[in-house]
Amino acid sequence: MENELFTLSKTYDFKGTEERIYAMWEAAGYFKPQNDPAGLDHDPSIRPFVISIPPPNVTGELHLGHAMFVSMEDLMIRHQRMKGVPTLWVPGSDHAGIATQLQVEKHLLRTLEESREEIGRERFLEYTWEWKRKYGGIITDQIRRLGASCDWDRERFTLDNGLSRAVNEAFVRLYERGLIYRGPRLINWSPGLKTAVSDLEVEYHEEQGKLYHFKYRIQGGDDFLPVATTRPETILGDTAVAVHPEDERYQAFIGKTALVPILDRPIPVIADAYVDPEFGTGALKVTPGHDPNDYEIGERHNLPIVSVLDREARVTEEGGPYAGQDRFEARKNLWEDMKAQGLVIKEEPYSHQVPRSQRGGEIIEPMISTQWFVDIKPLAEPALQAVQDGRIRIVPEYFTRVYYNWMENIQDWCISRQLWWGHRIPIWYAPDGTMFCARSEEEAHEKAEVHFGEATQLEQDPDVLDTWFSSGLWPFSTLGWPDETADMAYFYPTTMMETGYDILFFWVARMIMMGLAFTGEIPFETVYLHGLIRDEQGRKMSKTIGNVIDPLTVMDEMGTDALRFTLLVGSTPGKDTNLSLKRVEANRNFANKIWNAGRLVLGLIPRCPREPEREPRWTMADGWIWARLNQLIAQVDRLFEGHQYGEAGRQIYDFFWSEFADWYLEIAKLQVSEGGDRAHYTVDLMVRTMDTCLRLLHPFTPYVTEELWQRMKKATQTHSEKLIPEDGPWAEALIVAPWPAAAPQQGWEEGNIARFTLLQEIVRTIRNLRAEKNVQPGLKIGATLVAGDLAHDIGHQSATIASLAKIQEDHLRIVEYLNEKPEGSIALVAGPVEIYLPLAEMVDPEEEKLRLGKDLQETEAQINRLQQLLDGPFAEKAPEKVVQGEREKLAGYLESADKIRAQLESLQ
RNA sequence: GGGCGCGUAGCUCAGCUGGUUAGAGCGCACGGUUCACAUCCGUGAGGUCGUGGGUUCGAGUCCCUCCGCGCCCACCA
Repeated sequence: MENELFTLSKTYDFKGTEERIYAMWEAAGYFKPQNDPAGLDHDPSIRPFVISIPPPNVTGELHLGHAMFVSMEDLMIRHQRMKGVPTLWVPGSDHAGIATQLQVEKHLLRTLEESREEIGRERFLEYTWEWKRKYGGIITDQIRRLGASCDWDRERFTLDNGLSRAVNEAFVRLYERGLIYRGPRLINWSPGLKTAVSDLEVEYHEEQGKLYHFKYRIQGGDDFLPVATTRPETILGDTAVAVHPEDERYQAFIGKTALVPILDRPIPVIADAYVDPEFGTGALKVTPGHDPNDYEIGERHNLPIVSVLDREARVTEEGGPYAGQDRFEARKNLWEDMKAQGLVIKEEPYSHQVPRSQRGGEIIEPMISTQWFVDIKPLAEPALQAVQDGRIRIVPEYFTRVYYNWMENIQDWCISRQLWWGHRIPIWYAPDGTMFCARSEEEAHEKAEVHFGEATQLEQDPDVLDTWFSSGLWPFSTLGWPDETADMAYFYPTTMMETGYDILFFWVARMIMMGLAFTGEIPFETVYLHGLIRDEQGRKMSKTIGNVIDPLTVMDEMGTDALRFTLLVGSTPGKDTNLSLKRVEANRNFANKIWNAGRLVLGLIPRCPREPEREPRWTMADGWIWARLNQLIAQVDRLFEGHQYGEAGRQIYDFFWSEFADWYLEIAKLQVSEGGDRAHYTVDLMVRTMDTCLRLLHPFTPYVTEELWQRMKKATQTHSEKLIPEDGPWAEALIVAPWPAAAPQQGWEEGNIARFTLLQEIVRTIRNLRAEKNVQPGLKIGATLVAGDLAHDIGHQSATIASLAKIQEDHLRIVEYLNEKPEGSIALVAGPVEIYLPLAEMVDPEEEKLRLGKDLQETEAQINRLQQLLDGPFAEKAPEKVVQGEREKLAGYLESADKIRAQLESLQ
C-alpha cells in the first residue's frame, strides 16, 4: 500500500513530537491573549479568562504537585482559548525566602566551606542571585515540558524590580492606614533558622514526651504547691504560679509568695480562671515569656516577663547557673538539680502536641521578640464578605466553610523574618530611633529631611518580609500594579485561582485580603482547589519513605499526555489523588489508541472519492456516531461548566475508545471499501468525528492531538477540499481551533441510537455464543435473523453484522418472520430479534434448554419487577417521562420472553 | 475542643441536580497474529455501595445514629 500508514510508527512517538509541537505553538504566538490590550482588536465586551500561576519556588524541581496544577490550569486555559475567549496565563516564580536561603546556605557550605555570616549579607545576596540565575530556569523549563501554554513574555519573579515596588507600595499603604505595627510580642521562634515564623508555619505533631511534676515552695514555710510542666527549663522564666480562684485545695495559697526552684526568685501565687483544676495538679506555672497562654495571664495580672532563652534557644543570663546551656541540656540539668533538692515529685510519660518548624523541623520556641505585624481583622472582614456574598466562589463548595472558620478566628500576622533573601522591610531609622516608612530609600531621606529640617543618616530595617506577603500581591503585582497599566485595566480581576487546598490560608486567603485592600476588587472570581498527590497507598510522597514519583521520569517513559490525562481524570476537586503508575500506563495506552485511530483515519482519507454524485445518505452507524458525538459534546460542555473536568475526560475517553474506535471505525472500514459515494460520506463523517474528538481531547492531551490534527489537515487538504470540519476551514492549529458546538437535536437521534444499540446487541449475542461454544474464531458461519418490523432496517446492515460477528455474508438471512425454525440450528434472542445459528451439532439440546431457561428466568424476573413497579404508586407519582421509559423496557422484555418461550418449545 | 472529608468489584478509584439491571482502569479466567493498534481485539467471572434507622413512588446519591479511617484549625500546663 502506498498510503501514509506505513510511514507512521505504530507507536506514538511522544519524545520527538512534544518538543517540536511546543516550539511550534510558542513561535506562532498562540500563548498570547488573542485580544491583547496592546493590539488593535481589543474587544472590551469580551471578558478575558485569566489565571495567575501559583509561582513555584525558584529553586524548586518539578514534582507531581506542580504537574497537577500545570495540567489543570493548562486544561482550563486551552479550553477557554478554543472557545475564542482571550486567555492569559501569567507564569512566574517565587523567591521563597526561607527555602531558598537554606538551600543556598547549604550549597555555600559545601562548595566554599563558608557560612552566610562569614561572607556577610551583601556577598550572600550576590551569591544567591547568581544561584537564581543559574538554577531559576530549571523549573520553568520543566513546566513548559508539561505543555503549559503560558504567555512566557509576561513571566515574573517575586523579587523583580516591578514586584518589589509593589511590595513596598503595599507595605507603605498598610502602614499609613495604621494596619502595620511593630512591637515586642510573643512570637514563634525557630532556633534553627534563627527567625520568627508565622502561626501558619508552625506544625503541631503528637509526640511522646514527659509531664514533670514538682514542688513550688512557698516562702516562709514548708508548704508547697504541686505543679506540672512539659518544659522544665521554662521554670527559670516563671513569674507567677496560678490556681483557679475557686479551687478549694489552694485557697490558702492565693496571695502568698512562691520561690522559683534553684533561683529562689520570689513570685506571687495568683488566682486566674484560665487554670483548669482538673488538669495535672491544678496549679499552673506562669511563664509569660515563653508560652502564649501564660503571656495572656501575665497581661491580666501585670506580671513581669522574663526571657530565659536566646535566639539559639540557649539559656540567657536570667537562667543563673544554666546560662549558656542549650534548652534541652538545661532541662536535664535543672531537673537533676531539683531532684537533688527534693523538689521533684514525679515524671510521667505524656503525649502532647509539639510545635515544629514547617521548614527546619526543629521545635519552635515561643518567645518575646520585636517584630512587625499586620493588624489583620480589618483586612479579613471584607475578605470574608467577598466569599459570603458570592463574589468569590470556592470549588469544591465545602471549602468555603473551612475558609470562614479560619477567617473568623484569624490572628495578627507576623510579617518580619530575620533572613536576608527577600524584600527588605521599607522602614528606615534615624539615629534617634525615629522611623520612616517609605517606598524607597530616596523617599525615606526626603521624609527625614522634612522631619528633621536637615539631611540625616538613615539605616534600613535589617529584616525582610514573609514570602507570603509578596505572594499575596501576585494576581495584580504581575499585571503591573501599582501602576495603572493596560494589563491591569483589561485583565484584572483575574478569573480563576487554581491551586492546592493546602495553601488556602497561606496564599489564597491572603490574596483575597490584599487584593481587596489594594485594588478595591476581588483578585479572582473562582477558587478551584485540587487535592494532593499521594502514592498508591495514600501516603505522602517523601524522600525518606522513598515513594517519590518523579514526573520527569514518568514523562520520559509514558509521555506528557499520559501523565496529564492521569492527573486530570484521576482527580476530583478538593480530594487527594493516589497516583498509581498502572494508571499512567493505561493512559499511555489511550494516547497510543488515539494515535492508531488517527493512523487509520489518515490511511482512509486517500480512498475518499473526490466528488460525491448524490446528496449524502447516512447509514445507521453514521447516524448513530453522529448523534452520540453530539450528545457527548453537550455532556462535556455541561461538565466543564460545573468544573467537573475529570468526569468530562472520562466520558470522552469512553466515547473515543469503546464507541468510535471499537465500533464506528470498524464499520467505517467496511463502508469505505464499498467505494463510491458511500466511501465519500463515510470518510467525510469519520474525519469530522475524529476532528471533533481531537478538539475535545486537546485540553487533556495536547501533544498527540495536535500532531494528528496537523497531519489530518494536511492529508485532507491535499486530497480534497471538501473534507473540512463543518464549522469552517481548518484553523491554523488545533490549539486555536474552535471548540466544538453540539448540533441541535433533530428528533431522529434517539431512535437511531436505539436501532444501532440493537445491532450491537445482535453482534454481541452472536460473539458471546461463539466464545461460549468455542467456535473457531476465524470460522465464518451462517445465520438467520428474524426481526419482524425491523427486518428492513436491519437488512441494510447485513454486511456490517456479517463482518463484525464473523458471519458468511451470503449465508446471512434477515427476514420478518419464520414459520419454522431452521434445520439444525441453535436459537438466540437479542431484544425483539431471534437469531438462528447453524450450530446444532455443536451443542447439546439439554444444555440449550438450560441456557434458554436461564435467559427466560432472568427476563421474567425483570418483567415481574417492572410490572410491580408500574402497578404501584410509581406510575402516578413519577414523572411521565420516567414512567414511559420503564414501560418501554417492559415491552421489550415481554417480547424477548415470547421469543425465548417459542424457542424453548421448539426444542421439546 | 471546634470544623471538614472519606468508607462502592481482589487493588486504585469514578458515579453531577435522588430515576429504578452500579461503572472504569489494573488484576483474574477463556479465546484470538493478513491489511490502525499485542501499548491490541473478543468473551466472561467478580459488588446486599461500612452499620442501623428515616424521608420518598423511588436512595450509592438527601437526613440522623453508630463503627472505622484521614485531614484541617485550636493556647490546655
